[in-house]
Amino acid sequence: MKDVAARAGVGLKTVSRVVNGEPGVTPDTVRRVQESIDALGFRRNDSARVLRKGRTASIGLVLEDLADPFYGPMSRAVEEAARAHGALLIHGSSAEEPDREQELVLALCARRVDGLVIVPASDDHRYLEPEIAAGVATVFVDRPAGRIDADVVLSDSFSGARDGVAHLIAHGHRRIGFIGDRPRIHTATERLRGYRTAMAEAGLRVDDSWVALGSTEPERVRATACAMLDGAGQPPVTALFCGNNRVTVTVVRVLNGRVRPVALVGFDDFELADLLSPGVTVIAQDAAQLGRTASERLFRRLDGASDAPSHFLLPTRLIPRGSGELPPPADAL
Amino acid sequence: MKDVAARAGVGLKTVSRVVNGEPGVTPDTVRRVQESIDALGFRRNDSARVLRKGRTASIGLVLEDLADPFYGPMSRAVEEAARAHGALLIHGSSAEEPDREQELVLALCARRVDGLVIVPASDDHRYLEPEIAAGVATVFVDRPAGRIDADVVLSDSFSGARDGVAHLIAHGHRRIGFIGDRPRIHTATERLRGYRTAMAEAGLRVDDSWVALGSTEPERVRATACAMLDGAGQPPVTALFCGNNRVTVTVVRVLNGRVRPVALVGFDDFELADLLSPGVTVIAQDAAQLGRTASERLFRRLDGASDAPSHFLLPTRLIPRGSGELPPPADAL
DNA sequence: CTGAAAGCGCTTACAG
DNA sequence: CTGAAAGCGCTTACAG
Repeated sequence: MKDVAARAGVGLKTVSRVVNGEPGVTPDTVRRVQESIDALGFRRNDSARVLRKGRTASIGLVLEDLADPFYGPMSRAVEEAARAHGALLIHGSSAEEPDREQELVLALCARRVDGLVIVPASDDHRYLEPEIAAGVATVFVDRPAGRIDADVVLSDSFSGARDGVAHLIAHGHRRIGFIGDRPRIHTATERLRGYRTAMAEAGLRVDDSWVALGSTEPERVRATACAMLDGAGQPPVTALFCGNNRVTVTVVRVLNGRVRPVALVGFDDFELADLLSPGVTVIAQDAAQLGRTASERLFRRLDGASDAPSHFLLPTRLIPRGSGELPPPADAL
Repeated sequence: MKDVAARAGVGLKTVSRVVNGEPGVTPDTVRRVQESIDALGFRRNDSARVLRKGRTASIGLVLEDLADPFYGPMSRAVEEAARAHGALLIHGSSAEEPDREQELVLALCARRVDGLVIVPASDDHRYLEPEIAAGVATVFVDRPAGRIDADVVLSDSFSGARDGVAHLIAHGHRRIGFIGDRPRIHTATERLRGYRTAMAEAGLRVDDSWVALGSTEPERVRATACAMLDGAGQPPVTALFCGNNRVTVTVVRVLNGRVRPVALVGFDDFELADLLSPGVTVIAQDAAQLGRTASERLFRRLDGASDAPSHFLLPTRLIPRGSGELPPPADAL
């Protein structure tokens, strides 16, 4: 910038004015400065700008896994909001590890992002208190914040799961298995609670062997599903409820290799669910809406809103496609 | 930092040393400074650091659409590489619009990212020349750079498409349709070239109505596929080759609603392709490897490599699953 | 309409 | 082992 000013024979401030399109510069001066900028290949350094202005016009998005299709529409919604507000998006995965989440979030804070959208892997976010106090707008999405009071946007996991399990019960099932994500994850325990509530409301017993929380790795899900379907020494389950899309996809593969039909309802919709045979009945959540709601909240805070942290609960929707409407086999009743 | 130094009764430089874990500070001093940092809730401002050091330890990733599942594994691979090198990832979508690509890329350059990984939407990247000259390492992936010489990592679209179409021909098809992405997109025209080559090598004629490049929007793909399958006044095609995963998914939906079986091979693998009936035969490319190769190249440049721009061409793999092995109907020969 | 001075929060190069 | 000075490249607040 110094060089540009020297070459154009003007002051630093005038170059700054031209670069930022500020008014109050003679057209002729503008031309001279512009020529000088082009000749020298000048490119404004936003780091220096940030240092003076305070705001970086960037927000951080931390989620579990960039490649999980569930987060695709959510990321896009956050990106669109950022773009609409002239901000850039810094994106990172926690790989579901609390330490990695914290490391990433603090790195983003050191870069002075204006705000954060976090799908938490950790259950203790007290490490964020100084950052929030220092003005970093923070919104948690998909799962709640741990041990701090903050804005949160969730899908209604409990009601969704209860609806899904009630649907299976309405179609005649009495022995229903639940396969979900690790118990540390809030959505996993909420969906399990929905399952238990639906069963209790129907006056049905839940055998311990029908419930499995754990890693969503295909190997583990496959083994779990097979155990429930083969019913070690007792009557097997006639229906399965899956806690998220990763589990559902693996269970669909398992069922595909079996002759006896098993009813299935999965939490989360996924592409092509309608083209499988049977189509997979799901509890759909609106991932894009999750992202939109969170970003809206975030940018409202950046615009100065200082009301108490809010909690949004987005409804889910049951989409019947065939797999959830299969009756139990006649000999299983 | 000034406050921390004052409170601890030391100089600025000593605080800097403690914050960065540099050696040459008495344990006792370290303790005093650390206590001061904690008490004041000090958080280092990386913007200032960047301003002095020159490097930002961040890289930009620009692609078409954050929510497209094809880019998930690629993004993850780039993120892993960034993480391994202590860099953060700034992520943005071009929405396939050249202007938006340029705007985003230049914004990333103004933030002084150390490097860029770009899936280009534009076909003219001369706007990047000053940036590259100024030292921004740049690698293009999935599609080549336009009008500049730069590092490029591609899948072998031509050979992949030729293999796929030859596969259909080997299974008896003579009238094969090609539905691809917009002609502006390099992969679309390369795959079309593969199609034409395979047809020519088999001595087969290509009717103009069998080839359609254009938007991958479901409505347009659906209409195009129906026109080819109904053969306006002439014998219909007995097989379709789809130019990418978005097209394939829509065509699978179209075929699902028809009685007459039609053979299908799609470029790009996708989740659950094997569970459809019939399973969808695809030309798979390794999206994660695309990301890994590009990042490796990028970080090698950041480590000082200054050899001529290189061009990588990654092989594709035909995965037969049923849809590509369907013979033409007996009355169609 | 234009510019000189001070400062954002760090690090570099140097001296003690 | 420790620190004062200068500077990274901008913008702010002010004066002309």
